[in-house]
Amino acid sequence: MVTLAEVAQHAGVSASTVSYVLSGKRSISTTTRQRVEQSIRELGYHPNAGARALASSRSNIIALMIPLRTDMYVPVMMEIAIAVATTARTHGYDVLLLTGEEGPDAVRRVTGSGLADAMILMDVQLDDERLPLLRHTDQPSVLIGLPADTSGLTCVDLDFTATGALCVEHLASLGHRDIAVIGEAPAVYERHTGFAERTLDGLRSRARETGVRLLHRPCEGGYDAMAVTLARILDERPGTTGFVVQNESAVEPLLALLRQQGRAVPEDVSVVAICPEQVAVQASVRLTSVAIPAQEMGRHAVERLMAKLDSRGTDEVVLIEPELTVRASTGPAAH
Amino acid sequence: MVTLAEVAQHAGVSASTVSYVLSGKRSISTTTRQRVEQSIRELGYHPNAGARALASSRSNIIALMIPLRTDMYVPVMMEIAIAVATTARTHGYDVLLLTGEEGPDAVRRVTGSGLADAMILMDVQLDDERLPLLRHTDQPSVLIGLPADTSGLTCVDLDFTATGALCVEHLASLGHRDIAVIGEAPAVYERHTGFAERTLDGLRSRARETGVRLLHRPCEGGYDAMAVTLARILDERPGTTGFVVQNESAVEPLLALLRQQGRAVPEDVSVVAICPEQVAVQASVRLTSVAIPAQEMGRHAVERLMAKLDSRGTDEVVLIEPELTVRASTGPAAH
DNA sequence: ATAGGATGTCGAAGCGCTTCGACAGCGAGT
DNA sequence: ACTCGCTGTCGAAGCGCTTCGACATCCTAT
Repeated sequence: MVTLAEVAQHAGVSASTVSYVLSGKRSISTTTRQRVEQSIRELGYHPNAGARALASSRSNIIALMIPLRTDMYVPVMMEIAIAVATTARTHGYDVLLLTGEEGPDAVRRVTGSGLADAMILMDVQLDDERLPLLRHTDQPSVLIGLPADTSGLTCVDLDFTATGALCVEHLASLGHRDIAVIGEAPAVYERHTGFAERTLDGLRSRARETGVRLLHRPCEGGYDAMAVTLARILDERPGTTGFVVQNESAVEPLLALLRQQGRAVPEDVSVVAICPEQVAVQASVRLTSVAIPAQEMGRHAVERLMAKLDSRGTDEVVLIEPELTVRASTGPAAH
Repeated sequence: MVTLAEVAQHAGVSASTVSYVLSGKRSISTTTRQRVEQSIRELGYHPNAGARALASSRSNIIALMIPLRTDMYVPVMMEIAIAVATTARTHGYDVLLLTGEEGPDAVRRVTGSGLADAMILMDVQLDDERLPLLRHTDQPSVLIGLPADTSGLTCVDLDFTATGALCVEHLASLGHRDIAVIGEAPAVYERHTGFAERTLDGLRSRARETGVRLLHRPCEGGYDAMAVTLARILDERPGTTGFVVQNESAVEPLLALLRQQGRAVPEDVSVVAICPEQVAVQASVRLTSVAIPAQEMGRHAVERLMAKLDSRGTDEVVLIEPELTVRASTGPAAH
């Protein structure tokens, strides 16, 4: 294993000079720099991460806490994780993957051990037990998702309230008066996941404003659960002509069931999905949808974090504006 | 930040004693140990990761390289990643998330800097450019997936050859004589991803043995691509009664299309899927399938790695035996 | 009674790096 | 000619931990 000292000797300079070449924290003459860089290349030198962390008390690692659960949005989580990892790399950081399993202890461990310089939390509950810790530590953090109380925290998320409003807006403007919302699994609502509730708020308030009737039903993924849910909805509100779906694994089952019942999309009923772009495009009907901008969220979170690490940038909530793309699943309401 | 020295002082012992309490590498009297542990708890001490890594030249971190691409098996990747992370934690290790983006350089960087003690590589190509590096370094590694030449490497994977054979076997035993294979996207075959080709080998050789005709067609995910592919298949081989699907995002489109054409499953045609359990269960028809045991693969990989880190355990290939679960999508061939 | 082996604890030497203060050398301003 | 202030380089201290050899105690076997 090549060390700094060996590089220094090879280049005929002192260790500190090599260090300054590497960090750029002091000016170095061009000739010296080139000589050192040459030696680094020839010897295949890589700075030792542990030594570096010890001496500088910065690990150049950020921790990413992902949910252990896989009952929702798996591809979204994955996409965010990948975006975080690649964006972090462009800033010279690596990413440590933590699962939610350890809960608040993970936060303590990482903060206490100096393993990571900062952290990104995904799948934040409205009243998340990790939040008090984050507020107390001086370690920078960014949440992907919005808790109930965001004071003293930096958060990045899609504006789900606006998303909900946008969906109702679209259907209402097409003349739909009875709209059913097919939501995430009941468990998601039970543990008060922010985005689900905020979407609901947006849906409801815009429904009120536009005088549209709304029926919200949580739904486990899959064909069978969807069949039961749909039957109930049509039983309670036979005149339903618009659907908003916020549950990836209910999308295709819903379309299949509608087809099977002879309800044509978009002639008889309209469907708006809140889902990743790919799902909307690959579905059996190209879906009018509001995309969940996973990459953008991951990227944003890292950028915020870097700003905090450089002590520019303050606590604030970044809400990404939703965009509704009209495709082939929505049309004027039949009357 | 609390240090070892502070704990030592608080407990009235030397720093080395505290260290030995922590590591258990030398015997410590019960009274001393308890006193030290008490101090650790009271002060909320967490060993500094960097210092530890520097002094011991072990970081207690394993690197996990995941594919950057998200054109296949996203949930599987995610599940593996989570299984790796949680299993690693039970061994006192954390997981560093690397994307394939950096390619072989990532291997060099991690090895050279001592950032991680070992690594797990996913999405291994048959002739992966990272392999020579792995063979040369003394850093332990485990591959999830099988390259062409496994000498000097430890690999964990589902036995895809046996998987392919099993699928044909099942359909053949039900009397199907014409089987179509709907595969991954063409790009997956073009970059010679091992599992896809090995599945094909298994399918073909068993087809030969059982005298069954096989037609293999790669397929992009989604409804439209599937429609085109299916039309071609039925054009070339109108008598096809059995399908093997190895492409998550083609499963539901296939079922929808078959339904639409009036081909009942399983009465008219049978479908076997190679996919995660969840997909098979949640599909519109409960699918006979060979499960991709993501968790098991992740767990296995970590266990192997730990064995190598303790210098028990040798290079070897662990192939997980496939299991076919019969559900509602396969039945006797119509004649 | 005494050597000899356990057993438990300590001091000190690093691990490879960053960073601070010191300082040599040089051109510019008086 | 002399001082002043740069610029570029160096030496040394120290980050918080592990680990090795040394050593003091105590118990057991002779």
